[in-house]
Amino acid sequence: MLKIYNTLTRKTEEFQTLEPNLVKMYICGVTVYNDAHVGHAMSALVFDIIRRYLEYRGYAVKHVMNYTDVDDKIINRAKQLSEDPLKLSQRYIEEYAKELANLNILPATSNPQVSKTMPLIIQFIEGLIQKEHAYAAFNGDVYFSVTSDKDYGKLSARKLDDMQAGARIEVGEAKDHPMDFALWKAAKPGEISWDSPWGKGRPGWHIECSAMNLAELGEQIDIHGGGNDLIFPHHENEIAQTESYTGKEFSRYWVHNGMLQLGGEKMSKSLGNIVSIKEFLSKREADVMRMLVLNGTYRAPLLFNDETLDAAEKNVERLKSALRPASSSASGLSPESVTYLASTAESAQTNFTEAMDNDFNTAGAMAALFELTKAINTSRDNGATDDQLKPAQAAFRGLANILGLKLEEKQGSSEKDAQVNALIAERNEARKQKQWARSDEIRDQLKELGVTIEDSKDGTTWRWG
RNA sequence: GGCGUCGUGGCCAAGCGGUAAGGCAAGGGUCUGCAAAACCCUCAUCAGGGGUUCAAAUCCCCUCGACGCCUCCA
Repeated sequence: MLKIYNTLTRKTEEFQTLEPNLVKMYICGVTVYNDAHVGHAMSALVFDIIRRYLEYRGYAVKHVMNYTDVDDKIINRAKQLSEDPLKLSQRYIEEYAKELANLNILPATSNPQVSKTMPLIIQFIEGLIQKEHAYAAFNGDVYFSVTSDKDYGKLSARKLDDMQAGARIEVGEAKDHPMDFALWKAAKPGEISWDSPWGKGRPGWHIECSAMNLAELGEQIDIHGGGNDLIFPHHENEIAQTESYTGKEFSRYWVHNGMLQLGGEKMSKSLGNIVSIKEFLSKREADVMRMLVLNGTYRAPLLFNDETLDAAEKNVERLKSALRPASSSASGLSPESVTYLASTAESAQTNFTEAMDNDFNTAGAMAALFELTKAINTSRDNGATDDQLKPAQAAFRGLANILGLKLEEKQGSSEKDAQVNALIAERNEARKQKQWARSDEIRDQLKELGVTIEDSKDGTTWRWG
C-alpha cells in the first residue's frame, strides 16, 4: 500500500485517489526568464519519478506542470533585451522543455501558461470578490483578504499574528491587512497588460496556479507538488484562493521536495550560485543527476558537489555492469545457482516496491537494485550464460525503467568504432608478442580517445567511457 | 525573533519500538604480463544529556548544531 508524506498534515498517509485509478497531479513549474538550473532539475526529477512510479502502480496520471510566462522578472528581462516579454518567455519555455527531455523526464500531460488562461483568471478573481474574499483597491490592484479565510496559514503552519510580528512585511497602503496579497496588479505605463473589470493589468503570482488547476484538473486534485520553498506564500495562497472560491478541499496531498544545496546553501537565482542544466549535461550524463536524486530523500536537502556527483557517477557505472553480457567462455550455471539468481531477482522486486511504497523511498529502492546487480555479476563470474542471465537482467531493467534510469553504454560513431577495433587488434598482437610497453602505449592512447578496455582470459572487451 | 525540517561509519544515505540496508572511499585477497572491471573478506551503536519501556537510532523533554521559510524562488 502506497503511503505519501503530506505537508498539510505533516504526516505520512495512505494514498487514496479521488477517482479510482486516476491521479490528478499539479506541479508548479518555473518562471521562464533565463536558463533553468539543476535545482529545477531536482524538482522535475522528483516528480517525474513519482509520476513514473504511480503509473507503474497502475494509475493513469494527469500530470500538469505550468509555465509562469507573465511576471515582473520576465518584464524586466525583456526590457533589458528589448524583446517582447511573451516572445522571451516562449523561447525559454521551449528551451526548458528540451532540457527536461534531455534529463529523460517525461513530458507533462499538459503545460498551461498564464498568458493563455487570462479569461478564467479574471473570472476567478470576480468570483472571489463576489464572495467577499477579495476587494478591488483604489489603485487598480485587487487583493485577497486573508482575514476572510478562517484557516489561512494551515499549510505552512503559521498564524497571521506570528507573521505580522516579522518586520519584513511591506505594508502596501492599498491593503486592508498587511498580509493580503495581490490577485491582480494594475499595469504600469508601457507594461504588457490585459483588460479587466479593474482596468488594465496582469495577474498576481498565485492566482494563476489556482486558475490553471481549475481549468486543467477541476475543483479538487490528488497531488499538488513543488519545491518546499513554495510552501509559503505560494501554496498557502493557492489554497486560500481555491478553497474560498470552490468551498471544497483543494488538494488531498501536498508534496514538496527539498532544496538542492550548493556549498551548503540553497541554489537559487537570487543567490547567484547557479549551475545550469545545460552546463551540467555538458559534463555528466543525465543518469548522474537522476542518481544523485535517487540516492537521497526527495524531501531532504540534496548536496550537489564534486564528491556527491562522483559517487553518483560511480553508482551509475555500477548499475550498468549488471546489464553486460555473459563472458564468452560461459560454461553454464548450476541449477541451484539459477534458482538463487531467480529468487534474488524476485526479492529485489519485492524490496523495491516496498521501499517505493513508503513515501517514494528511492534510496531503499536503489539498495534493491544494487543487490540484484551483485547477484547478476556474481552469476556471470560463475559462468552464467546469456540465457541464464537474461531473466534477472530483464527484471533489473524493468526496475531501472520505473526510476527513469537509462543505463545506456555510451555510443561512438561507426568510423570511430572501427578505429578503436583496429587499435585493439594491434594491441592484441603486441600482447601476443609480449611487447608490454607497446601494448600499454596503445591502452593509453585508447584512454585518450575515451575508451576503457578490459582484458580477460577470453580476450579483450572495450567500451566508451 | 516566529514557524518548520533535520543531526546514523571518512563521504552520500536507508531505518518509523525488538537489537544498524545500500553505494562511494579505504584496507586485504581472487583474476591479470600490468591495469581496469567483476568477485570474496574487513570497516559504525546512531550530535550530547535526561526520561518512558522488558526492549529506543526509532517515543517524550532539554542542550548544542545545521538547513529552509517568514521577500522573488523548484
